[in-house]
Amino acid sequence: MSRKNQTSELKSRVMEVALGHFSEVGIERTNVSNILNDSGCSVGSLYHHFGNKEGIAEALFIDGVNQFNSRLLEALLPRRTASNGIKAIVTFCCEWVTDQPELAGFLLSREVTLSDNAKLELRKMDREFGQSIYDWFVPHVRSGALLELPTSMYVPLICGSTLEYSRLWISGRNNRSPGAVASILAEAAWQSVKSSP
Amino acid sequence: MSRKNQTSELKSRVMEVALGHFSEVGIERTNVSNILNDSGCSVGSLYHHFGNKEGIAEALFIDGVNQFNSRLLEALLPRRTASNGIKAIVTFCCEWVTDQPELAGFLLSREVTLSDNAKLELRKMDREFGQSIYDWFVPHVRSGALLELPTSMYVPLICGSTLEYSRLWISGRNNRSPGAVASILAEAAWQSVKSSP
DNA sequence: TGCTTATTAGAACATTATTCTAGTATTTAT
DNA sequence: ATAAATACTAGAATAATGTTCTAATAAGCA
Repeated sequence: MSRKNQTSELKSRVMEVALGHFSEVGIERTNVSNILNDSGCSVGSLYHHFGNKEGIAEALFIDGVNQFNSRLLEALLPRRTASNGIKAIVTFCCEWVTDQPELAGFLLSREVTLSDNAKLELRKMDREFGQSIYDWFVPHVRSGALLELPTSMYVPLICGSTLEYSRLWISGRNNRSPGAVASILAEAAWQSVKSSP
Repeated sequence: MSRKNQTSELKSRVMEVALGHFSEVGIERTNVSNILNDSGCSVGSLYHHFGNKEGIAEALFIDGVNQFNSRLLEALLPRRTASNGIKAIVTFCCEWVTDQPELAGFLLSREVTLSDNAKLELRKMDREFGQSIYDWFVPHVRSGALLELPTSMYVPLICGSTLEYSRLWISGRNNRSPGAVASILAEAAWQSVKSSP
């Protein structure tokens, strides 16, 4: 196997192992030595590739956001009506969280403290993503199907309930998965942003 | 001053100082030595009173939840209609977060890992609080004013948007405070749980 | 007044993340 | 094909920092 492949496999293995520990006991309480043992990586390699423990968390975070963003766009952009679009967003979130609760829990936990570099990269990703989302929304606000609100309120109104429910489910405090109650959450989100008749 | 007062004042000072650091850089990244310097507490006293760093966070957390719960009940229980009650909950949350962003940010961050003891105490508090809330809700669900939903969904549906918006505001990503957009959040929450005509 | 107990103090300790130096393999250039 | 440069691996040594421990102090109480 080529050096490149070997290396990227080692990095993936470290990230996979780290995610398991992070989502179980949090970043602070997972020991670097456990990650090293479970992944078969050496101290030197780990610090060479990731800089420090937070660096692993950062890599996981950026990967996760990337994956989430691109799949969400796939789910949203084909929708032609406001109602279908809003419900598609919520339903997608529910399924995504239900499918990968470890990664979702990690992203939702907000325990990652990003380096300046990571912040920049994330901001760049966010701008592109935000633009696509914005372009989908504008016509529906113009047409009067959606309420006209301060821009920063759409995400909380549409996704807030779902994210809060997901946090509770991930931490084991309710039985039904987000996927199982997606239709309720989707309808509620739609009711809260549709413009009243 | 009596020993008792001196001690409780020291504890408050430590907690106040710790909250400042915690809300600024998180629990992990605040150094015990900084808390010691800024509060004038000694290593021995700190560990005598709080057990460890997490113990300070735990005390802050329990205090915060207690304060939040009792004030929320004061705001909710006098309301006679479903619509007024739901809006009172959301409005109260918005004002509470806006009034004490440090404490709110700390509670919302979920970085505290509770000891078994603290978990028990919190569960007890939660049961009492939950019961009062439940008693207020039941008649409005019976009367058909509110949707009948799985119990675990009311909190996310009513507070999810507000909490998500609050997190964003606290982390500096939008200008208007929750207090300033409370009416929008309250109306949205009401739309999402009122039973459709 | 003397005894008990809660509290204070900070030096010593233990844990754990990170650095550093040296060595090895792989690619790239000549 | 060989040499030079680079990327990577290794783990012992180090540094940072949370926590324990022993002794001293002072408040409350009989």
